[in-house]
Amino acid sequence: MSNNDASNTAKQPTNFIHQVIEQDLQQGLGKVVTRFPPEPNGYLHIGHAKSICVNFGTADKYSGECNLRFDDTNPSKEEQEFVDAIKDDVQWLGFNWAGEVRYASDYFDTFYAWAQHLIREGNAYVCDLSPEEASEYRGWATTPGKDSPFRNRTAEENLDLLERMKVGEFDEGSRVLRAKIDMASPNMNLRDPILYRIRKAVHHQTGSKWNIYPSYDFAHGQEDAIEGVTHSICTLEFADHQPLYEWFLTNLPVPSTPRQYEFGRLNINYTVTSKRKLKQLVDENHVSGWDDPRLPTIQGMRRRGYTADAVRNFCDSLAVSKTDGVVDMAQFEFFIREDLNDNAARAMCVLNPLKLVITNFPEGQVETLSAPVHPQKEMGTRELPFTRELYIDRNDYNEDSTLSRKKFKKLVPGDFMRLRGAYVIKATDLVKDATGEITEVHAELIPGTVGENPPEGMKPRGVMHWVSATEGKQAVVRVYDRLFNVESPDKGEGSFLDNINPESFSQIENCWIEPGLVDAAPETGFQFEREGYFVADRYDHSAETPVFNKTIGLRDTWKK
RNA sequence: UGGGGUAUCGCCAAGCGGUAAGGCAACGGGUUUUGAUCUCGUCAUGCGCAGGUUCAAAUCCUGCUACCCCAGCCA
Repeated sequence: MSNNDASNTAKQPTNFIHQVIEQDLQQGLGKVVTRFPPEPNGYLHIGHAKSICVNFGTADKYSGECNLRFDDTNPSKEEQEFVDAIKDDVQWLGFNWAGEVRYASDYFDTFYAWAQHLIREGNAYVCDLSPEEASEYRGWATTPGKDSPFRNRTAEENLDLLERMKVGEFDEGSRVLRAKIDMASPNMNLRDPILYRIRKAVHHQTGSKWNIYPSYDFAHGQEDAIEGVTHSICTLEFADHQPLYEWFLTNLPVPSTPRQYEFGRLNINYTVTSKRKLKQLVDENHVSGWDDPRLPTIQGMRRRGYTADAVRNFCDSLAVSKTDGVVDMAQFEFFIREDLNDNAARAMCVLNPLKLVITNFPEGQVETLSAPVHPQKEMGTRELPFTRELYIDRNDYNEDSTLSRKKFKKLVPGDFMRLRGAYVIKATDLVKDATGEITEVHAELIPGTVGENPPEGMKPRGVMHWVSATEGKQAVVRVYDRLFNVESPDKGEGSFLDNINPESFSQIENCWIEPGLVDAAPETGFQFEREGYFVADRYDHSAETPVFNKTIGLRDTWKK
């Protein structure tokens, strides 16, 4: 039942939904029941993660239950693949749904009986208007609609027609079942909304049993009622469906009366969170798939190395309100770094290798140094082989020795530098090839400086990471950056695709990693010191060909 | 336009008639064998605008303005 420790429910901000719940509880409500109701027509993204946290988190906070229910009322868009992925995502985030997974399709028989009930009560009718005609009859904002000519069929005729729709006698689009409400309502949702439409598609749960499928409106509230959901939390765009939601609850013999509450969708800048756009990015191969690390899908974030804790902490930091705002990506990144900084093992990886020869260290000798796995937490130590030939990052060396010690805390000729977890060295020489490119840097180590400060006058300019050229291993590193280079890819003229960052992905083949890293289990996150956080790829990483994905860089306050 | 919703620091946001919480970002200082972490400090005489009620208004009233959503046999 308890999905996460109470520790994080404590820091969850209170919100208007919780206020309502506390009131309900005081007035005698027994148990809070919520639900997360995805449609299995795509992969879940960060926006769904927030909804998951709100629904499961709210149930947890009040010791209630949260169902996972697939809103599978439209077989032409839905697939089993998505059902499976969504279950995986919810579990990965660390939540457990109450009982079995539910499906709207579990209740199709009941819905059908309820449709017959509405017909008998004179509250529903079969309408033969074409989609185009129906649209005309619906009217517009300022103009009331007109009653359908089929509005006054007898109950018998309606019952017969509905049954024949069900068994497949009519073509798709030829008839629908509509509620008889008010064609002049200022709320368009009340202008005789559609209850059932003909769809001759195979359904992933019910196969070919049905030729008609209920609309969202005719299903959602009833599903909630059947499951005993007390607080049906959804996003703002459903606010004007609420009167309809309640109309069904009062006109149908439902076993309970849930209430709907709406909150604002989560938007984050520099990304898109719309299933349609995500699908387009995938279908048109702008990304490698639904789990591309640049996508805000849960599968993508997972592959990128974002942790479930980080995603959850971020979602919990967000308020549940009715404002439609855009959250700064920086706020999300804060929680990613926070979690990784606390928990990721430290390691060294040279992304852009430059050979460093320690001229006063014997060839062929290997000195095994020991370094802490984490600088602050007790996470043990790891072994680092130190040899005569090492690799350092090309960016950590500059042959201009006049660079100020304050501004350039890296290696320059004649000056001192600390090798992380090893010796202080002094650059003595460099070797260039015919084109003038530096191929080697020579240096000598200061004896006795492992874990000790160097003698007076040898203070290092800074600290740099390194890997043994002979004992280290080669690795592939995939570097990801934001997929869009503008804050709001959606805004402005032209397609959001025009705002794709062409440099959002690059792969570096010849990186050098400390040898222990080849044993990393896929999906293990590390901090490559001074570079950022990286994760062993969920699918492609192996001891033979280590593959790491850049999750996010270190915070960098270094001003030029 | 008819209906629905929302406006408080660059971003998110608390506030529920008693004199503007917090987080992110930013900017300064300290510690540091990661330019990381950690730590200390600064950051709204102001709450979309204009009136009004009140001893007292971000909170109540009136009138504006801006933005978002609906007008699918999608959810």
